Amino acid sequence: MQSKNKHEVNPRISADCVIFGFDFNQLRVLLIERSAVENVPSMMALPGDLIYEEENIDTAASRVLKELTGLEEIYLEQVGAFGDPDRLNKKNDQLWLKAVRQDPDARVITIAYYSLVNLDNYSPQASSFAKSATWMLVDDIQELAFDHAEIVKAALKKLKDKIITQPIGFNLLPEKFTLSQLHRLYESILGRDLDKRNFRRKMLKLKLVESLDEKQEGVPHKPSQYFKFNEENYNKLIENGYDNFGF
Amino acid sequence: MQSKNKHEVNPRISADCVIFGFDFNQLRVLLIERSAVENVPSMMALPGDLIYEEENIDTAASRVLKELTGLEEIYLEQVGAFGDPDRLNKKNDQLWLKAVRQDPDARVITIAYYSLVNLDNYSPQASSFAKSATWMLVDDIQELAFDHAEIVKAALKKLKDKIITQPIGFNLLPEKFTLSQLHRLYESILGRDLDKRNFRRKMLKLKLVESLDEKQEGVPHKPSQYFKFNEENYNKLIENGYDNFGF
DNA sequence: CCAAAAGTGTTGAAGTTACACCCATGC
DNA sequence: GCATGGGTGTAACTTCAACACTTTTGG
Repeated sequence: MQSKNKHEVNPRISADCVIFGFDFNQLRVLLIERSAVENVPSMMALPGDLIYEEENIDTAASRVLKELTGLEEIYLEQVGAFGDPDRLNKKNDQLWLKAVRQDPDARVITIAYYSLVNLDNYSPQASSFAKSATWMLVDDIQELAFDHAEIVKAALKKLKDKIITQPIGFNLLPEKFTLSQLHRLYESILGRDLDKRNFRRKMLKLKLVESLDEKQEGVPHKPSQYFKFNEENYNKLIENGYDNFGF
Repeated sequence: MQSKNKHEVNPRISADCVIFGFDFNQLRVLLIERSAVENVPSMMALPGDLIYEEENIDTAASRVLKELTGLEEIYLEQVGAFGDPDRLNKKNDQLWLKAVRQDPDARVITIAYYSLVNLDNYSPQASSFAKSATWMLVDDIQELAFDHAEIVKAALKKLKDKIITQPIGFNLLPEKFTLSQLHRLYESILGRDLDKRNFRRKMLKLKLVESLDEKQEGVPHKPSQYFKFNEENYNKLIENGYDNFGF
């Protein structure tokens, strides 16, 4: 491997991003529609691409996400490496790679990242080989390109583990929100019902949220109190290292 | 990337193994002494090496571990990918790579794996470029080759997360053991004291261990009861998905 | 009989679960 | 006035944390 130019592509390593978006109703994933090439119809895929030779993988993930969907400043956490030698071998994937990649037969290992964001704050704009970029309902996902369905599944597992194990990150919350919205968020991710009263009690006791002097307006029911995230208490909780192992 | 021969080396991807070993007293990590080359003294490192072109990464990790230390049949779990472009750039590491690798300047991303085993069941035998293979106390680890110190740290964090989050795997327990030994295991991994009575109570309630009709012999104190692991109950617990998020 | 580690119970505090009705608003 | 989702309290139960002394063995 002679020279390592900054923008020379590393043909063996890619980064893929699983961006979960929540609209306070259902959980979605940001998918791109991979451009069609001759005889290969377009197909849904995770935003992801080869990294550069001199590029940090984390940085690459952010860059690729931006290039394909326009989203930036999203905190990404690693899911892991996916390296089955057959992961690119489905027929349509092969044809697509041949049309698009310089080195279509290379064995590519991908490093997957994930995040959870408030969908309202981000409007994806497709570019590069992405024909479109949309927030798909997690429950509606059918076949995806490559091994991306498997990657989404692994990322969702990480997200669940994270949410039951530590307080949710404020980065995905809008400036103000209601406890019902937060409640729905938790229920969507965990995929089960949580008792409303107990949920509210717990959230308030942890002091991660505090109420604002503001209520919903124009809703055809009792207006709900708005809350904001308390970053200070969140950081304290994280730093002190919560610890579920009780002795 | 023309042909992909089964044993052609992939110069960009390696697998490293962090094998934690417990002797019922202290926590150790399996390290190899990387062979010395001209002007570069030998150095401690994780067992790890480049993968083959057609090889699954998980398989590669097992293979590499076996080649360097003789250990096999160890269940490995992924820690993640480490891909800082500078991770191989320390001077001694560079010199060593130049002496040993076909493609010493390649930018290599490594996928790290970890496991926890009962140290008594495994006697490492160094081979290949490993001059020796030894169980080092985690607390005694000084400088390691490449970014291996960072990898060990990340693996230890995963191990801690795992142990507080789910019942410990029986794969690391000897056939029979005492609750005090198990107690020390937990204390070593978590790095803090756990109340003896509360620990015993909890372990027994979970029914992951059951007592045998056998006691220690020849010890200069009250002999302790031996226990065995209950695999059936363990599997039940895992399958049902323990769940720490209380509502 | 001494040293060493094994083993054992209780209590108060905190957290968890389960459950049903009234409230404020727009239309 | 009705439909909609917001908001609230309590009791039974389980889990957790803290704490000190007796037991059994070898030497």
